Amino acid sequence: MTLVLHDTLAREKRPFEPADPGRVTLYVCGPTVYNYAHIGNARPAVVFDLLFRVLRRLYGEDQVVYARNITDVDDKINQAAIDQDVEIGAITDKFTAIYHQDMDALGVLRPTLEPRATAHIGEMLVLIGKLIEGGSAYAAEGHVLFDTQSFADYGKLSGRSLDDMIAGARVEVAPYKRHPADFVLWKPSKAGEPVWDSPWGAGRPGWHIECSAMVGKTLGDTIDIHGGGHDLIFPHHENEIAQSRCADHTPVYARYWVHNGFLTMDAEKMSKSLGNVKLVHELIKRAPGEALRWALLSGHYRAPLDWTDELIAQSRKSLDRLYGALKRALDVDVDLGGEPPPTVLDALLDDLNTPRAMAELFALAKTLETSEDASERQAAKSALLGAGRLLGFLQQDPIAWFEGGADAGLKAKVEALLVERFAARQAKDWATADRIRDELNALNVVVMDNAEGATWRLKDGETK
RNA sequence: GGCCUGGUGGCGGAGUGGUUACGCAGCGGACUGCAAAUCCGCGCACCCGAGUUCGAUUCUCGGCCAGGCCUCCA
Repeated sequence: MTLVLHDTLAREKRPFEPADPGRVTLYVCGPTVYNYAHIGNARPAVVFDLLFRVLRRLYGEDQVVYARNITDVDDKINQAAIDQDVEIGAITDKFTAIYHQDMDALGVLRPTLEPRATAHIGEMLVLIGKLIEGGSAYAAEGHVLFDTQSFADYGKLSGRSLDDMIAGARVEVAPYKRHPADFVLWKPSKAGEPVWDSPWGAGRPGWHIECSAMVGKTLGDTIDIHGGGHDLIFPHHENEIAQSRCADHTPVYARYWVHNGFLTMDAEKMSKSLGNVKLVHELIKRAPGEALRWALLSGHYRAPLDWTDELIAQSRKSLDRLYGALKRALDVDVDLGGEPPPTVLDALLDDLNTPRAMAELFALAKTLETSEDASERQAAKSALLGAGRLLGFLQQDPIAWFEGGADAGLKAKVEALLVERFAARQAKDWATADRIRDELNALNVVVMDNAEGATWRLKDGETK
């Protein structure tokens, strides 16, 4: 029962052992709240939500501290505030709330802690002070920069050397930098931007320092797991390591580094210039959040994932299969505290192998559909629900899943037609029965007859 | 140019040194008034080349291709 995680720094899977099993610490880089989250932003939220759930299962709900920050000050937020002529707080409060709603729809649990950058400016200044004192940072022209040459391990995480970075530099290097790779800890604010006082002049923090400050404040100098998107490995996480280790004089900043792979849109990178960004906010209007969650977890978290309409459709059908089995087993009594079966747990403990875990879900559904042994069916249903709870699936009523987004008016209409149709079927009036089925079809409803009448489901499509 | 991923059947996607998951789609059958759902069965793959091996999709090397990072980005 050991969790194995792929550690970016070690470049291999390693058995996970928390420094303190009584307090397992997980930090994940959260959203910059200046706009709606797109589906690519949702991938890490969902992936690390699953890791959070697995850790809680292993170490206890109160033993896992998960911090996911809110970046509520940065260039894009500042620009949005200037454009709309409001304080940055107006922007960040709005999009933080929207982010929460969207993630809720995807079954993402709220993290234990959600620190905000603007609430930790003091901690950042302390950190910067320590770095200057220790000779790891220097002030120049109103900026404070991290001195990358002072840190021997710089580049270890991303696998690059300082020499590589000079060779690969594609941007003009600011003249006050001692080394092209040196990065900003503090910089002067431009006109209209928020300003904080500091010993090095009024200004605002650089990007990377906020995470170091919040990690230190909320979780400690050394944490168990640090997660985020693959693209954050460099420079963001590389810089975090450098800052935190130098400031705190610790040999280890995060004991395990976990990064999720990128999501592409129809095989292309999602980007605003290509116009192919899919917002979670929009997607949840067209498909159940649970299906989107399934889609995000249908591939291994480290592999690239290509987001397509076909993927959403298939995800939905996969859930239809599982909910279908549960629907036909409504008469099977189970206690709701069912445990996830070892097969599912084993799959997840192997570096969060969700495809394998999902395959086990289908195996349980198969047993539930085919077994004639009551206790076996009971065990299968209990295991299916237990596994679903761990993974964040299958927690709604199966009937509700299939009737999905039907409103009360439609439901009443459908039920009335079904009563009428059942009467016709009993009278062997097939013409009437078929005509009513056609009517239902026109309402986007699929009928499933049985001896006592019929159940129904909404066709897949624009309706939820 | 440097660094890092990945190339598996019609599609999605695991895994394995030899009998090759799982889901969707397809085909045949059962059930059904007809369907839908379900059940039974079937077919279909491991980028290319060399090497290691009794044997490689799985290991090694080379190549080709795709994607990502090196600048804000999950």
